[in-house]
Amino acid sequence: MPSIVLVDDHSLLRMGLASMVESQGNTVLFEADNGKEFLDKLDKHNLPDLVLLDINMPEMDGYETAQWIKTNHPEINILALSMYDNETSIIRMLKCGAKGYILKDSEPAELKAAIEAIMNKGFYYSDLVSGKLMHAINKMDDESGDLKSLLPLNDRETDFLKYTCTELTYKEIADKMFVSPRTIDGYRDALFEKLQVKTRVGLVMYAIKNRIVNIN
Amino acid sequence: MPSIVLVDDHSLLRMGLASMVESQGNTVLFEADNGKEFLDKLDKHNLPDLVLLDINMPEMDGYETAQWIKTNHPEINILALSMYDNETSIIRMLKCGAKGYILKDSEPAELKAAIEAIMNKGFYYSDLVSGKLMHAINKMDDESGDLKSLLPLNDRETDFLKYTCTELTYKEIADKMFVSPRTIDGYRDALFEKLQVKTRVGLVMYAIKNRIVNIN
DNA sequence: CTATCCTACCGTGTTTTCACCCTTTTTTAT
DNA sequence: ATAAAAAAGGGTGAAAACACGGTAGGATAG
Repeated sequence: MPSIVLVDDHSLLRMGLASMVESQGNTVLFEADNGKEFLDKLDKHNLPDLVLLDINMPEMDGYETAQWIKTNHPEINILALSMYDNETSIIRMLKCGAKGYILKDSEPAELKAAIEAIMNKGFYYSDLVSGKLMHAINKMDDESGDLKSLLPLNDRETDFLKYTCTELTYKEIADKMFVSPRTIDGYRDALFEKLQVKTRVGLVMYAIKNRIVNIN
Repeated sequence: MPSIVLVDDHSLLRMGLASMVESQGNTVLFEADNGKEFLDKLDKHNLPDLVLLDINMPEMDGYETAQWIKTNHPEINILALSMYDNETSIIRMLKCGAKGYILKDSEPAELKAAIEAIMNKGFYYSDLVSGKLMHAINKMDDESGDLKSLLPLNDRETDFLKYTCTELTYKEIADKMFVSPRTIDGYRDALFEKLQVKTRVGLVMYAIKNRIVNIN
């Protein structure tokens, strides 16, 4: 009987998950609101077989938490649980050691299948995840070797991207970032290339899809 | 013992809600994936005291469903359940007859309080909702009477807004919408005025915040 | 040491976006 | 029936965004 821990800041959903995984023949060892709380509670319990881990959380998010688990308790399996199916989140989570990735609006049957697959085979790749991975691999190929398009942004570019999602002009952004407008031009062109877009609107959409800017 | 119906397309969350409301001393009459399914199932059951209604659903969304309930069974109470706390959603849902509005990441205690308040007093306004309403009222005042900024978009403008969130130029949008580029200019300027923004990026951000375009 | 890469920066020219002010046609209200 | 409002189309000019082809300096690896 696999013992499972739930880490998610949405208590309602967590409750649903709890009753779900228990009705599917697992034990819920404990629950946590975020990564930090998970670390605290882990000391007071046995190690679980699997952690159902949300990505977007306050305090300590899913990526950090997964990374910590990977280095400190690699024997614990991680099943990532996310609201969104964007490529970068999936890849990043898998790189952090997740053995599977399912969406929050999955059917109970998929949750069950995922848990079983991870306990038996060690991993669970749904069609969704496989598809995104395939896409990423292809992009990797035809963009000459190194996967630029996956986690390509440095701090400067990230800052810049945040500003592109405002009504500031590039000139005003240059002021805010203490560089010349020409430099901003460079950032923009570099991102056009990396992110495969052609306009500022493209940048904005990318930033939002990949949650580089927070909306709401 | 209040009888409750759950309408939400996320089965995991619905399950959490079910065990939650039952543990708080209510009956779950039935569940539905979306508004359409709700209408179907309503014939085969008694009328519930309250419907816990999600907003974003396929087929028939929360607004439509609430509107239908309001006209056909005004005695059924509606508690809106949403992922997001943006002002327009709240106001629109209340106009469609919802007696309360809570977020999906609320604590169980708030859900309980909301259900009880609606059953007893007939409504539940959390601090969040009150705050947004207050803000809306204020805007109403200082923007000269009529609340332009609340539900201002007609079909044409909505279509246009969707296109602004792509990398198409206005000229290309004009082609797609079978109007002259000048007309598009008009749409844009009207929306700048209505939505209180100054650039296309502003339009994009508005469209996304208010879920006029679907992201993911 | 120097070839290479990366970052910041620059100039020029084109296209797109935006502001302002205006006419015609269609819809709506009284 | 007619006045009013709205939707559609229009012209011009300035500002912003974008494309392209460059330079200078600093870090780094061979």
